[in-house]
Amino acid sequence: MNRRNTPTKEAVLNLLMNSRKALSQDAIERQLDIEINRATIYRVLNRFCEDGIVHKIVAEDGKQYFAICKKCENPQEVIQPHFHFRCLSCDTIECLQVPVECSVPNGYEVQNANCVLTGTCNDCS
Amino acid sequence: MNRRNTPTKEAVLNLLMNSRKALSQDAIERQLDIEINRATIYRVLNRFCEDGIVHKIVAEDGKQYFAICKKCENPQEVIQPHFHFRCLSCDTIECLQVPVECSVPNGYEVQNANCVLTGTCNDCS
DNA sequence: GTATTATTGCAACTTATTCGCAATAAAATA
DNA sequence: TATTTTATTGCGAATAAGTTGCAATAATAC
Ligand SMILES: [Mn+2]
Ligand SMILES: [Mn+2]
Ligand SMILES: [Zn+2]
Ligand SMILES: [Zn+2]
Repeated sequence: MNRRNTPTKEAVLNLLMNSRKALSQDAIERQLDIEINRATIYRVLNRFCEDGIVHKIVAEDGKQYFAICKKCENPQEVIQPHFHFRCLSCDTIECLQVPVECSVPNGYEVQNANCVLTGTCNDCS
Repeated sequence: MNRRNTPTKEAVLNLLMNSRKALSQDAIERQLDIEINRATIYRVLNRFCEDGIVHKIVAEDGKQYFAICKKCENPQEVIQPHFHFRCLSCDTIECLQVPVECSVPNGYEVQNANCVLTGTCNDCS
């Protein structure tokens, strides 16, 4: 399935690239200048994920957040799982450059990790 | 607000205590012999959380899972955050006895952690 | 310029969780 | 034990996040 360039795709990608934070669908919709349908935003984001341009974080609020990480600059390279930090005060999520290291019991095989610390960020403390 | 003993409370607590895994609301409802309303199960679980008897894990499927951990035997003691493992094959979550250690940038304060590794468990690999 | 098909918008749907409210039943009190 | 108090429950409705079917639109290839 070949990908096409569209204003929507551009706009969402720009937002994510210029954001220091991971963004949720509604945050993206709010911050966009052009109006884009909710379902479309999700579809664009999921495509980015499939293509390895973006990664998805699920927070304890049950919502999905999307971020471009440093490593994503080079999509060839596999993004290694890292911690995320969610500030309860300003309700933003950011990638920490701390890799997740956790030894699992024998016979267990780790494929992915979703790790989110919560608390107060520097701006809010 | 004083807590009362009810068959519902007992049943749910028993299930959790005898389960090696963290359970979601629907898993609990399925496994119970007595019929308990969905909303009630959530309320019971949330009360357990408030009381420190149970802790909640949110997985990347966006669902809440509830577990009694070793440390919870002594509710006085604060449960230290630990990793969890979700098996994509048998769709269960269990507590790993691996504490979450992650250094955060200056000025950041960690209050809680929600860390879930995904993959295949020993039974399923 | 035309054909192909990826992308979009819309509305409807699903699934998880919560909430209001009246009925029920623990536990405290008389 | 009978009565009172109020925590707990069940029900239905509401909320919220995310997905899906479908027809219309518009990139891209030819
Ligand atoms: Mn990240
Ligand atoms: Mn646990
Ligand atoms: Zn903050
Ligand atoms: Zn398994």
